[in-house]
Amino acid sequence: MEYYREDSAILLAVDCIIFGFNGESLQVLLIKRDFEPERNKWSLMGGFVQPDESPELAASRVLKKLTGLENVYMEQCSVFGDPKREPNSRVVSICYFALIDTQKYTHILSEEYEANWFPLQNYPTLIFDHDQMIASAQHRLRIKAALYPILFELLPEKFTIPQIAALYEGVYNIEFDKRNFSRKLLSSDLIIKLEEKDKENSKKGAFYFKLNTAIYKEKIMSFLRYLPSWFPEN
Amino acid sequence: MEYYREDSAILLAVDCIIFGFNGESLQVLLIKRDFEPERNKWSLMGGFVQPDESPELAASRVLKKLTGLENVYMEQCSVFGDPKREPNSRVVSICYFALIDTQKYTHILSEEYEANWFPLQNYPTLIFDHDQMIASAQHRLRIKAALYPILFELLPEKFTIPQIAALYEGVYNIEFDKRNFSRKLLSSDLIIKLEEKDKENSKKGAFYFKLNTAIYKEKIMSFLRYLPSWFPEN
DNA sequence: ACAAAAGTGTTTTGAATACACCCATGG
DNA sequence: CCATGGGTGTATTCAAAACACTTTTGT
Repeated sequence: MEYYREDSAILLAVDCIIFGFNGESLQVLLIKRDFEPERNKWSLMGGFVQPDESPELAASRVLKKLTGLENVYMEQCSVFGDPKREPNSRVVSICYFALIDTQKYTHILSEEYEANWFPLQNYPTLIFDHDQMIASAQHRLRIKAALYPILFELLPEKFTIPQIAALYEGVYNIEFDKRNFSRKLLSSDLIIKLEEKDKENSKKGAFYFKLNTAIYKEKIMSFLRYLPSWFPEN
Repeated sequence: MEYYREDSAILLAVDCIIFGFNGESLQVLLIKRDFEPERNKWSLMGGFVQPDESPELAASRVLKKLTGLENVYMEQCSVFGDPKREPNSRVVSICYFALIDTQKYTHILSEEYEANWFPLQNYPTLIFDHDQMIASAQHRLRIKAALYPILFELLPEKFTIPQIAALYEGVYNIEFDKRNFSRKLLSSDLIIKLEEKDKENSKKGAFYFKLNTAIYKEKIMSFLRYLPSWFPEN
């Protein structure tokens, strides 16, 4: 029972903007394409949506293929569909951004793909409109992270408050008052203090914390910002 | 020069969630489908993305076809792509929401399509996943309207403060303190007071205002909410 | 000792909220 | 003249921002 004419079928792809945090700056994971066109140029990891597969599933599959990771925080962002975005084919691409804890990314980077982390401030020229994709994902990340504590997805099990501060500073490219930041975070009940201290990065040492997953999951909470009571949740 | 195999090409559609405001409640414009499948059932207005056309252009085309309007505020929202979302075909649909001033919508509604405005609180059952589409667009509208004054797109040239208040109350389904709302709006410099009063809806009458388009366009401003200085703009 | 980062206490600022009260007018 | 919605003035609250100061420890 086909009702529609198939003559305007289009290739539909997903591209993954994979964000990571190395403790210092926000990074994005890029690959060197091993196929034509644009072979050997830097690009986002992507793939085609298969006939029996939802775009979300395609994005997860593509992410797993590169990183080996599953159950990763992913979010749909913009669709890029200009007819001329690829010179030789008509491909519409749905972008997803993923947030991963780089410590879980144990894949040998250059085994299958020549993949590499690059700082968001300074990554190589990418094929097609992939730079725009990153820019738009970054913008969305900023909006979302201001409303919800999703940046914790980028952190390992144990982390220190100065590390989170550095992460937020990296995402927004701004300097916070670390003292106020620390207090605000503590008062949110989102994090649980551990015994251990990180002595690597300072003389005094900063306490490690872990995420209070109950509060993290249950409460779709306002976080860094003041939100009026009528603001829509989730 | 074709590089990709075309065997996984997919039908790509756009669906338009068209919001309007009749002075009382937020409305959505729906059509009765005049083609199979699901002929004569209520649905969003949609169409297929053509090979030479971007999704944005397709959405504008579809909107114009129904309403006759161009240069309308539109925004991409979610993609719906579950393989089983349409029972008989594989169609991935990109949603757009549009905000239109219903007074400009002069098209004779039932001429080509049997179109009708329905209140968002109470519209008929729709085909496929169109209810989800509306819900997701509504959510996005709420978020966006809290950050930017986009709801003015729904208002005619001349409007009163009580009208805007009603609009915001409709969007968030909440009651504001009209006195504070009014003051906040005035202090934003977004609106310019006119001489004339609307005497229809109250004995005292409410002054008409017009949008200060310079401020509206130029300033991507925080509006109803307190926004920290580091919050990403636009 | 002292530099340097971690963290606490306290004050100031300003937006959001609450609400008393005046204004204009049609019935 | 009074009920009704429009609108102003003023007080309160509470989080954000600012910043003085203490704590810890490697060098």
